[in-house]
Amino acid sequence: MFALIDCNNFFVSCERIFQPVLDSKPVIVLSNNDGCVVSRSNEAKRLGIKMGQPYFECKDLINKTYVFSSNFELYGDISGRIMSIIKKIFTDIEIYSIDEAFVYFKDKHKLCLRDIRTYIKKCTSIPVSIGVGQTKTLAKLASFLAKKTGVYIMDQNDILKSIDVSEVWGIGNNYTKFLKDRGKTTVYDLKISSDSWIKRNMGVGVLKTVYELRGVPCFALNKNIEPKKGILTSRSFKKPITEKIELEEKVSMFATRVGEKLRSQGSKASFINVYIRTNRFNKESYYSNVAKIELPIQTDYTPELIKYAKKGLSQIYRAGYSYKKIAVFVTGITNSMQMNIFESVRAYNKKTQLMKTVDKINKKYPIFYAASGIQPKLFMDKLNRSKRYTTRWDELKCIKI
DNA sequence: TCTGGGGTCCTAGGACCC
DNA sequence: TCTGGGGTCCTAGGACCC
Repeated sequence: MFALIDCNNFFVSCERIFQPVLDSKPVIVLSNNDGCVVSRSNEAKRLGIKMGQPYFECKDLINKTYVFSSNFELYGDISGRIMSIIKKIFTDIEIYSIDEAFVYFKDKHKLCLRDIRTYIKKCTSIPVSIGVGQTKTLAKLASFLAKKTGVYIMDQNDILKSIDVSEVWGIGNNYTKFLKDRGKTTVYDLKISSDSWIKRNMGVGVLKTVYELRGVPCFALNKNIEPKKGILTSRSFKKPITEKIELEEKVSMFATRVGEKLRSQGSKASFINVYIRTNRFNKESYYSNVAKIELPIQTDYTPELIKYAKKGLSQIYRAGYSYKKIAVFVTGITNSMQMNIFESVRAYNKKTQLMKTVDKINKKYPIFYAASGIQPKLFMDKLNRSKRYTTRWDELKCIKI
């Protein structure tokens, strides 16, 4: 059997650990720049606040003291604690996202799932739901039903007739609309559709999903963390950027971050891409473009990444626009490398050593490339970020006695 | 006024081959 | 008044996920 262990309203639940006053209040957590809603307590959901909704649209619905900027350092740390508890209980585990893990087990665990739930709550104060099914897709569906009951074991067919098809893992907005337009509104309707029709209209991915709904496993448990196939750093800016020099600084910053991510998984990249765009909600005078540059040799060397990222930027930069978003991403990622015949092994080793040293220093004292500007900072709105209680000595929770 | 960030996989269609 | 058949590889873009 598969089970999905899923943290309820995860970011909000993390905020509640250290501020119990938030319990039973409508609470939301916002994305970068305090732009969109990314987590909601049940009470906030009841107020009609939607996932992904722009904050300015719903700010009148909710008391400001219950609105938080995202605090990923905290959420990541709490997530790690939960995952390590799950790892102690199950050997077959796939960490699927910051707040979800799939596990695989034989029947004997079935009875103590409620205890596991209680145990995680006791250790971390985070409420979780556990859904169980014969396949990952069924477990995921069960975890949706478990939001009410805590634990749900998917063992009967009838229930599928009462669940909206959009709840299926792998059926998003577009497919939901497509299916509903054709009278298929419930999970059951999808499950009994013909294989050829599904494959023709929605491809082999959805066909696998439907097999899973029928109890035929098509998605295996991924126990290993695979190296990323693409690495991306991007930001939107509250205040748009018009000057090329400022764009160059940001692009250099992002290329630097991409380099760090590459090295941390021991990879090198073959291509570097730079993407810029203006405000996507302003249809007039909209401009977006992406430059793709093949690197002379695969690399993880930051100065090289910065050089070509800037080159990419000049290919697509058009004066006169106000840019809202920049992304730098690398593709063609490998773990082996073709040596450059024009570069000596000694020079190569020197670069590798330099990057190692830079990464090491950066862990203690942030240093940066001059290309990123004199004071490389992303000015982002994080007006109400809580303290990083579990990862910073100077932000520990204090109690007055 | 104000609209996130970071990923994966699949497919259609073009280029190219014999 | 007329231009084959069968295949591979690559890429852009679209779908999805949290």
